[in-house]
Amino acid sequence: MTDTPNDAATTPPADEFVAAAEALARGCVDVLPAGALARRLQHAADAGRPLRVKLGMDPTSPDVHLGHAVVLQRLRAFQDAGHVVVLIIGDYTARVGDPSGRSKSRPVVDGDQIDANARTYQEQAFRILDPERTEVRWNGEWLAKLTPLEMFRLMRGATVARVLERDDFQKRFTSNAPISILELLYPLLQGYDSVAVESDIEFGGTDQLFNLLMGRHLQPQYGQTPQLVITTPLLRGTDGVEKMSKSLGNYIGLDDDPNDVFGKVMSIPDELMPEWYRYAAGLTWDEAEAYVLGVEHGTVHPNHAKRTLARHVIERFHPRSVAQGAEERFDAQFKRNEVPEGIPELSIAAIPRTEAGLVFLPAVLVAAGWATSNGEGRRLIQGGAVRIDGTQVAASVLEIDPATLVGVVLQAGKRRFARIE
RNA sequence: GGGCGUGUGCCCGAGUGGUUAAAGGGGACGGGCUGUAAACCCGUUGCGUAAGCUACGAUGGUUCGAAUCCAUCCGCGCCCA
Repeated sequence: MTDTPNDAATTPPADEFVAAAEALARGCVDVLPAGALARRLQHAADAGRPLRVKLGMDPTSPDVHLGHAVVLQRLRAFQDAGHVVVLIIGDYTARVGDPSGRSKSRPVVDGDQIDANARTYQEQAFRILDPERTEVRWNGEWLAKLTPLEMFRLMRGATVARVLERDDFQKRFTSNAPISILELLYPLLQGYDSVAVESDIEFGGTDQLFNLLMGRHLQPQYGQTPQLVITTPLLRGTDGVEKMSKSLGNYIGLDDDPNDVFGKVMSIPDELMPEWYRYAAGLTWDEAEAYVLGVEHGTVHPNHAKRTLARHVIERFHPRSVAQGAEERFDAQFKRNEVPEGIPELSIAAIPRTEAGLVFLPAVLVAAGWATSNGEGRRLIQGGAVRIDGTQVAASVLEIDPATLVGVVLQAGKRRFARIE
């Protein structure tokens, strides 16, 4: 993989471009090849054209979350510096399934779902990106038209050994897990996207490194200057272990209710705070470091730091007053055990009565959507989770006079409330 | 194409004819403690308010009785070609 003269170190780039490159790549993990970003910035400036910065997102789930926000934020910085983001909605690659970081094949998502997701993705991405400086492309635009002959050309561009080198495949291969030939093809298709949009730089999470390099590998075969590759860290989810993802349920969506966001942030493990301060809080690097060091040196109480973090996360997408409101509600509900405002109404009219005219309480819990079966509802009661107007329901109480339930606040656990009508 | 192996509850995994609704672990949920953190302790984790029903890839069979035995099929893997 050779660099074209465009990236060659003929003369060192001017200091201002070195500084700009450093600022733009702040917090990123890989910037490849080393030193090329400053030169690329300078060439773009000299040529008077913006760089085309590519990001591909496969719309396999309907929500954009804080994990995506990490890379989107970096792209926004490029936009603010005058460059163009090419956002690729992988409607076609989603049909293949990215094997990155996967120990199993991805479940196949059907076409309608992909299209629906693709739309919400775009919308949500624009909560961070500047639409004026974004070119949105769906990769079906070129992948759907790829003739067999063109596919052959593409497939000749990489070897099996090379593709099998990558970690995910390696692991699966050695543990005798299946790898489909289609999955093997995924990196090539993503690489071809770079050819199709003539990208100067491609961004992705660290798990994308291989795919990103494939674009760099393929572009020269199509007579293009190879793109630079920049990776951002993978944000871990609320469980503090796995990378944030919809399918693991450990994510905070950009569209989540601010009150939920506050609670979710409060529930993350302390060890996650430095990471989230740096990458999820929307703060500058120095601001984030100040908090991280404060906690480390014991000058900031972890609880205070986490509350502040929660407010910052909300303030990225909502006014400050909303963040403050979320914090107040949080305290009311979880510190003072007050009943939150705006709890749903629950009608028990449709629940069958016993001969004695009583209602079966587990069935009420099912009606509220808190249990999927009467058995599960009963277990909640027996586990002491259910309260009526704040008073714990005894494990033995399964039937109750509906008249005593009217207007009452029913609660299961700490966060599920309903007012019975 | 041939040989061998494998398929268990949300996940991993034990279980080779009867007290197995299925050990153990993880996860999840709930209770306690707390900073809704971690750690720790406790409980629950198929459906049915009960009789009972359904469940160990699928179908059929053997048996008083099957997750466990047999046959066929399907999925997955390994080896040979």
